[in-house]
Amino acid sequence: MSVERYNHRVTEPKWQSAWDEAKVYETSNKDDRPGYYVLEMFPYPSGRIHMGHVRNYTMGDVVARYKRAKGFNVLHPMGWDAFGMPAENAAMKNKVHPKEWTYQNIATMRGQLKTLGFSLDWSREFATCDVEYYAQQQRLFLDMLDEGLVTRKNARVNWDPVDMTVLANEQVIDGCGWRSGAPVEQRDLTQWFFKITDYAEDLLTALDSLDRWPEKVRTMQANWIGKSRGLQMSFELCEPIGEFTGLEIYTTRPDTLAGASFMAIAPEHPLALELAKTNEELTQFATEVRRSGTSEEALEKAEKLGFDTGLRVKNPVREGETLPVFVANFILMDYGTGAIFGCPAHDQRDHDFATKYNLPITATFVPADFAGDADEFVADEPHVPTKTEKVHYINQPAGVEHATGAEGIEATINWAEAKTLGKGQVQYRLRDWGISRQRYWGCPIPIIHCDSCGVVPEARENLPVVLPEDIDFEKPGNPLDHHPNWKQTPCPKCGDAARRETDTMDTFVDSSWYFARFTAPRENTPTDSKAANDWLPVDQYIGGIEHAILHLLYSRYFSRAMSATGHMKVSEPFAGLFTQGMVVHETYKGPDGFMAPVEVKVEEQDGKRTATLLADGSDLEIGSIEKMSKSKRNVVDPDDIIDSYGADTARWFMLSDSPPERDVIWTEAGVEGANRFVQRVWRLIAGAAPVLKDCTRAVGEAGDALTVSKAAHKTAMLVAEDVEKLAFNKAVARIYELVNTLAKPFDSVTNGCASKDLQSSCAQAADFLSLIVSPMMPHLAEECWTILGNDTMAAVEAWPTHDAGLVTEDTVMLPVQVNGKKRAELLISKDAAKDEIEKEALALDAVVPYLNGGLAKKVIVVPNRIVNVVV
RNA sequence: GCCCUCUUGGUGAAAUUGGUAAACACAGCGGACUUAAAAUCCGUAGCCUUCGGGCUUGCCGGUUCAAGUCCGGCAGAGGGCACCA
Repeated sequence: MSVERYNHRVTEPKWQSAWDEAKVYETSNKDDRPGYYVLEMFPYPSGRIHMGHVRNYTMGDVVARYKRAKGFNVLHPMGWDAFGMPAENAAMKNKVHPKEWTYQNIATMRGQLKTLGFSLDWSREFATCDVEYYAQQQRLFLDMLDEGLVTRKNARVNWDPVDMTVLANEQVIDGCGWRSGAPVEQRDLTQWFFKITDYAEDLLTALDSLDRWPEKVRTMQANWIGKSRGLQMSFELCEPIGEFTGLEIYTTRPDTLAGASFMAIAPEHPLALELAKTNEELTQFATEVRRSGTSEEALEKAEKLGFDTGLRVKNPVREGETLPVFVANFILMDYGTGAIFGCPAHDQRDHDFATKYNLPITATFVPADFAGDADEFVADEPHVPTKTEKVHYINQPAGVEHATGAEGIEATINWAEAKTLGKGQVQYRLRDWGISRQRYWGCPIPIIHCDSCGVVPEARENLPVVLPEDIDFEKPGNPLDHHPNWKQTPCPKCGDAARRETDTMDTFVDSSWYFARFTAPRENTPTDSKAANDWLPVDQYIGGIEHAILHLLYSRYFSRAMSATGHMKVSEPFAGLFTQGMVVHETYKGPDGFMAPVEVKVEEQDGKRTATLLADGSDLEIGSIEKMSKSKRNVVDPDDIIDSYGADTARWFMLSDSPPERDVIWTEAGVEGANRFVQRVWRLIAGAAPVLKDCTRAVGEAGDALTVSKAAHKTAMLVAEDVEKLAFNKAVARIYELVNTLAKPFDSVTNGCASKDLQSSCAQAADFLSLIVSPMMPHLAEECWTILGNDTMAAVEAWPTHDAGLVTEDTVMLPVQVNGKKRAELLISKDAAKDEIEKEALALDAVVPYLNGGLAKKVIVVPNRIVNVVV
């Protein structure tokens, strides 16, 4: 009897509507079951879903469906990170309104997500560009302002003088604006900042509590925060310049202080600016440095340049000596104090600089194993000290004695503190988060500038500050700024005519709290704090590693800020984090550049793969395997795959083979293999279903029936364990094993030659199998579940409970090694005593010859594992 | 330059965390069914071998009864950060 092929084109839409109608994925905040919040990073509505989304959301969906089956009230929402530059670019290029473009894309992508059968609660959907969402974000901003979490200060931006607009770093190409091609200028603008640096220490130390985060992400965040301890001290100027009597520096290596041979300050350092007022050459030098500073390549290749100011400072270590002060291109104003002392003996960069400008090189220590007279040690190459290295210090100020770098650092700090030259200081690399963007398509900052009252927050009753829709992208500059009347508004304080802030917020703000909003998305305040506290932290967050730093750090900061402003009481937003690998595909290159996989035919002969162009049969080069991207044209459209093979096949392929944290290579053969398995499961169950649907479900008593039951129960247990660990590829392998085991017994059921015992064990196994594959292939699972005679939906069924007695064996096959090499196997009762195992192992035919009639020197018995006989 | 990760058959990988290396799949090869093909099913498969065995997890060394797994060194690949003091 043959079974009709499984037709995904009919089955998948059928079950999608059935789930929708029964609202099986809508989650209530009032539910007695324990809650479980699984979230995947929400997409930017760029136009179409790509394979990376499919992988990300499939993993999340498996977890959501599995947890639902395990009795949790699962929250699994979806939304749109919908503000951002691409919408404005599309507006300028295609003359389409950013709002229209965005909502159109959302509609397309929502439709695509629905065809994948994800168990999402669409009733909670929102886009960050919805007025209802950004209205609450404006409220949050004002609350944070009240709480002292927001500040306003100057920051430098890339300015396009032709388009009269601020450019993001990615819009600056070779130092020129991407549209106008005009050389980019640097401008200082007053901007809004969240004072994330106030939380630097907390954000750093709390990383230790995130034990379900990848180590890699925690390390990256720790490095980004960049805590260091060093010495901040002042070098006295020989002659004061205006108000400047000394030069404040910061160093993490105070133990090299004695080797200082010059001072260097940033071109933007106040002292440099002061000097530049009367020094044309210095002004020119600073301009020059700034110009070459725009392009990254130029920066990397730029050699160390300095400008000797002629000023000198007193050397605090050796009285009477002085050091020259340079303005140098490699000193950053943003870090530390914008000034350093240079120690060429122990720093590569300082060494390069000193060599170029003929400055003295004084070692402050020699390697501990240096044999000669320490004073004769010549530092040809800078020796960069490590903190644990044992060294002989030389040329040190009196009283500073130590054996290792770490001790040297503390000793020098103590010395400097005692002489009141400076003090020990902790520095963070982390900078405050500038959120002002001079763009239209973002959340307006609810601030008003009044000529008499200054900077005034918009009154809460006047919120939301809504983006105007009648805007003009033809004129250069920010549309909000040149809108005819939008910015005109009365001052909330004095009522006089005033102007709105025309800057909008960084889109990272939108994504820093959306996970909290999902817990009560229609609330008239940013959160319903009870709902937020009940659901948060997110139990499992899944997304790409590219968000390891900014998005995740900002979200962690926002949770703290929202706790401080009373919107919730959760400081860490994501208890579990998983970063999945990319979807990659090989590339095909012809004379006209890259070719898309759909245009290419790949053949294999004698292990050699060749690619030809379908259109004309011309030869193509099979290139490297790369992340799917438009530029490499190696993109496979999920829609095409769903159409040809179905969503279940795409989902199954995404979960098979590659561990989820690693990149997965998309191959035609792999997809076909996945589809074969879909069909195989269908044939297995549909073939036997006419017999099985009316059978009682029972555990087999003996023989094949018992084997079937054992396999089904064991798989239910093991797949559960694997899914808990997000080891989807292992779960998939176990399901293959189960299906392999079931093949023959199901054949005999189908052919009508199975015993009653076998029939009922197969009936139960078929139920089990349907429910086990349900998180991964939900449509196929429903269809199987139904034809097996069940009248519920698999999507709401509990995970099959395994019988503990069936998953453990009475006997074990122990490998028996002699001197670490396997020589035999021993079948023995599971709880056999150690000495019994030893006795039986030594009596084995394959072991006896190695004993040469004598005794074993030693026998290691590890119960249920191995026996090793040492002779 | 600093920090992190990875390296197992032709390929993607697995290995109960120190206990039988290569489960499962893809590609391959042989066969069955078919006029033929597709689909399906069965079998086979790390390398060498004098058929007794021997060797094998990037390379070298160490610890251990036992190492893919732990330690030290080296090489290669990938990622993050950075003129960051």
